[in-house]
Amino acid sequence: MFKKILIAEDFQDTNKGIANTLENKLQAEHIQEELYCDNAFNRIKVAHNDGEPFDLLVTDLSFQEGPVERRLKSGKDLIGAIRKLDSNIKIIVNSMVDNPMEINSLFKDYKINGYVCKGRNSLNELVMAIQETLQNRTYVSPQINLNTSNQVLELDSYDLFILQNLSEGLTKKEISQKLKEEKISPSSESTIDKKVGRLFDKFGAKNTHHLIAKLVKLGKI
Amino acid sequence: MFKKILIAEDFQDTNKGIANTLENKLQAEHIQEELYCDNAFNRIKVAHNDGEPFDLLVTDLSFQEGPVERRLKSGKDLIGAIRKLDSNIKIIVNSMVDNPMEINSLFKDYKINGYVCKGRNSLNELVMAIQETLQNRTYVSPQINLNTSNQVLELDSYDLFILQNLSEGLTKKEISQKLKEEKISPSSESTIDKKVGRLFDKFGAKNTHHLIAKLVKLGKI
DNA sequence: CTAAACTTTACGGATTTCCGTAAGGCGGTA
DNA sequence: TACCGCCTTACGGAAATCCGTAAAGTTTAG
Repeated sequence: MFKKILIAEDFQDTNKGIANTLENKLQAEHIQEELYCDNAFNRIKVAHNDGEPFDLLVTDLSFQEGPVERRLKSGKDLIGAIRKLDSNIKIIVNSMVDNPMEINSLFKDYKINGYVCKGRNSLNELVMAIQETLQNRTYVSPQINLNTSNQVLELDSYDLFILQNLSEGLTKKEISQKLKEEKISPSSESTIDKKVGRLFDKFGAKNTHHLIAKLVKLGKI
Repeated sequence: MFKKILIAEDFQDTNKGIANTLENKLQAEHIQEELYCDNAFNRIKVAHNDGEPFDLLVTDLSFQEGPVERRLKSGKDLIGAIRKLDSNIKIIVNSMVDNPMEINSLFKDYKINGYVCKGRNSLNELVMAIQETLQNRTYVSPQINLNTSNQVLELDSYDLFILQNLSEGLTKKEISQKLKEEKISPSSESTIDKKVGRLFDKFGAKNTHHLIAKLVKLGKI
């Protein structure tokens, strides 16, 4: 069994529920809980540098903003930072996201080892995911179908990146710049322009205001 | 202390976290967990009819849809059904909602006894809420300000008219036209422009995309 | 009543969005 | 191979946005 496990989850009740279950159902020796991404990262970094690294991270994706400005604001930020440091630590994501494209990208781009979709069986699934991970296999909640992502009204992670940044007030020029900085291709302003234009058709939106309002209401952003 | 407590919360990890904490920190004798509103209601109804009613319900507001069609789909549905049956049971809501208007209506229209906003301290708050409720007092998470906070960020019907039309893809010119047609004053494009600009300051938005995304997320549009 | 403060409106300029055209790249296929 | 369809990118023009200035109207306080 894993010796050192870290749980990153901002809701205290959820965090505690996971920690208790892992203590009871698995024989994990050392379980650490963190409510902020920055704290989680620091703890992993220190342990890594001390030669006593964590074996497993269980993390949420979405973290509420607190009163203080934080460097790592989401589970993705956290995982990205950790993977630069340590490619051995196993990572299981435990989140409400159920978009297959999004989850696929976590496995492909962030090298996570398991994905559990929060729900009425997610604690049991988490235990299963950990057992699979122990044997170097991956785990995905059964209700997620990574293959048949219903093309129709699905957004891939690239679309999501653009839309999220637009909804945070960035211009297409700024988003293009950001993509170049993060070495994500394609990155030209023109391509972003065209992509958004195609999303107008796809979702029946008149313009960007309309599109953002629709997608936020659908919970996609 | 309360003798019979029911927890209605669809996320297994969260549910378990709450149950464990109440067992450890309070001396509750009988804690029951339910993942579906319908099940929670039935259990409360049966206990009530048997003359051994529950003393306390801790419930979430939002419940994921499952494969089967359910009668009670939200915490509000559940509370509404329970209050028709039993006005004595104490109800504490534990949810991510942080809209003061929404929470106010839970106290006023649904006669709840406490409101805890999910977050990094919500388990501790829940324990406090239960202790307050025991003494027939109400509890609300300190970060929620039922009186003031929302005055500042309130939208009048004129603002709402503009924002709703913007979010439906109309331009300021078109909205100006529409106002003139409906004989609502002021109606000039310039005034609309200025009003929206002031809303940027009020809500800390960079531009209209940002503003619309924020307001839809706040449930104001 | 009057001065100060705010609102409505117009206008103009820099920037951005929206959309059409067009050139070049890349993969599939007959 | 040559052709087709799709994606990326550049460019340009019309329309829209964002924001500053300014004049005229309205409200508020003393």
